[in-house]
Amino acid sequence: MHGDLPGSPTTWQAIRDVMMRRIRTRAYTPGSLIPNEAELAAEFGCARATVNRALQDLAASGFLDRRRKAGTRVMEAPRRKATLDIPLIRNEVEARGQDYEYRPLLREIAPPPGPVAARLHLSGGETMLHVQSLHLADGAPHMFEDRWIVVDTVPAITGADLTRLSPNEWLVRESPYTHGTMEFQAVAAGAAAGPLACAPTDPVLSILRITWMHEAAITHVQEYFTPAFRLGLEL
Amino acid sequence: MHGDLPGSPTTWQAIRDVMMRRIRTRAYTPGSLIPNEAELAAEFGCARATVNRALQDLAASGFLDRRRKAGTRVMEAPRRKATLDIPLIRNEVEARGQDYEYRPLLREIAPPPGPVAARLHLSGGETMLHVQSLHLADGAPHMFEDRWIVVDTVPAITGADLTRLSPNEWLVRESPYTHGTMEFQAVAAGAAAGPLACAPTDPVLSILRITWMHEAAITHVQEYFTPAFRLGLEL
DNA sequence: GAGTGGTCTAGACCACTTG
DNA sequence: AAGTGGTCTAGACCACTCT
Repeated sequence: MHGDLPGSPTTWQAIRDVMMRRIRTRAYTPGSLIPNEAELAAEFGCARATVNRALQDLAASGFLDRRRKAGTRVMEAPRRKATLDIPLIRNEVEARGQDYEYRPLLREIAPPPGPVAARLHLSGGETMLHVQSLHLADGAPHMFEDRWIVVDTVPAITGADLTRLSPNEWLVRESPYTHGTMEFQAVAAGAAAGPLACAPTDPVLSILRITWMHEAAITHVQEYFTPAFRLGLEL
Repeated sequence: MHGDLPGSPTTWQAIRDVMMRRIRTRAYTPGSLIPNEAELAAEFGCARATVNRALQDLAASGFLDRRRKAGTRVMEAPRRKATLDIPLIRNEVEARGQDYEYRPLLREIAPPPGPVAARLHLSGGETMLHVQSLHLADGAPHMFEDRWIVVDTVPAITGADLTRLSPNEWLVRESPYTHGTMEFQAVAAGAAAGPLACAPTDPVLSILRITWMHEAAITHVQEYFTPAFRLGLEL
C-alpha cells in the first residue's frame, strides 16, 4: 500500500494526483466509498488536514462526492466542470495579438422593450439607457452588442463618457455585480448583420448576459459575434 | 477597524465575505495592495491560515492577485469565471423533467476525414469508428451527434453495444479522458437538419469536443442542438 | 449515538519574488 | 537579503447526517 510517494515531500497536490490516478485507473470504482481521511493520512504518512485539502480539490472538480458521516464516494458520472473565463472583449482580442477598437453606434434614453423588462423584473416604465456598439479586431468587426442599462441601479452611467470606454468596461470598473446569468445560442444575424458586415441569415453565436446588484437589475446585454467566431475552452 | 464580525465565530467564509464587501465597496481600490495575511489575522483575531483560506478562495474566483513577496492586490478588471457543467445529455434532459431517448442512426468503420484526422493528430490511415446518433427530449429531437472514435485508443469500443447506451455514456464509464477541448459555434444545420427536423439553413448551436488519454486521441464529436436550444449558466 | 468531513489554531518551515 | 504567500503538522472541537 505504501511507496506511492517515493521519497517525495508529502504535498496535498501529490496526494491529489495519486488519488486522481486511482480514480482514473478504477482502483477506486465509480460509486464506491474510498477510505476516510484518517486512514489515508496514515497511508500517506501525513496530517489529516493535508489529505482533506487534496480531497476537497477533487470534490470541487467534480470527481468525488463528500458527505459528513456518509464518507467520500467516487462520482458515478463525473460531472466534468470546465471553467469559462469571461474576459473583457478588449483583453480577449489583445490576447490574440490583434488590435482592439471600440465604436459606439447608438446611445439613447428609452423605455425597455417587453422581453428585456420581463427578464429584468421591471414594470416597463423605467428609464433605461440603450447602447449599441461594435467591437473590432484588427479593424474587422468582431462583436456587436445591444445593451440596456437600468439607470436607477447605476445612476452614474448617465454621466459616463462612453465614446472611448465601452459600457462593459465602465460597468466593470464602476459597478461590480453580485450575480448574473449567461445564455449561449445560435441565431440569424438579423439586425446585427449590418455592423458585423455579414448576411442577415448568417448563423452567429449570441450570448445574453444579465447581471444584478443584489435584487436590482444592472444590465441586459445581447452580444452577437462574427460568423467565423468560435468560443474555445479547455476541459 | 474592528467590529466587522460582531460576536460571530471567525470562519474563513465570514472573512471572505467581509473582504468581498470591501472590494465591492472600493474600501480596497482596484490595483491596490491589501494588508498582508498576518495583519488581517490580527485584525480579525484569528489564525493566519484562516485568512489564507479566505484569500485563496477570492483569488480562485478572480478577485485578487496573490504573489509571494509582492503581496495581494485587488484585480483591476476582475476576470469573472463561470463554471460550466458538462453533464451527460441524459442527465441534462431528465433534470428538466423530460423523457430522454437515444436513437442510433449510423455505425461504420471508416478512415477519418481530413479535418478530423488533423484535429486528432492522426495520419489519416487509422481505423476509426464513426457513429451518428440522435438524442430526444419528450420525443422531440434535441441533439444530433456526429462522432469519430479512435479504435486504437479504445479497442473495447468495437465490441460495445451502442444500440441502447450512447457512445458518450459508454466512453464516460469505460474510458475516462485526461484532458480535452471544447468549442462553441453557430452553424447552419446543414446535414443535421434531417435528424433535427429543421431547415438546413436554420442556425443551430454546435459544440465540438475532442478528448485525449494523455497523448492519444480518444474521440472527436460534433454536437448539433435543436434551433430553440439555449445553453444557460450562472455567473 | 456515533462516524465522518469541515474547520480552526499556533507554530513552523519553505518557496518564490522583488528590491 | 528579506518579505510575503504556500503549506504542513498535531491536536482539537464542531456540524452534519446516517442508522
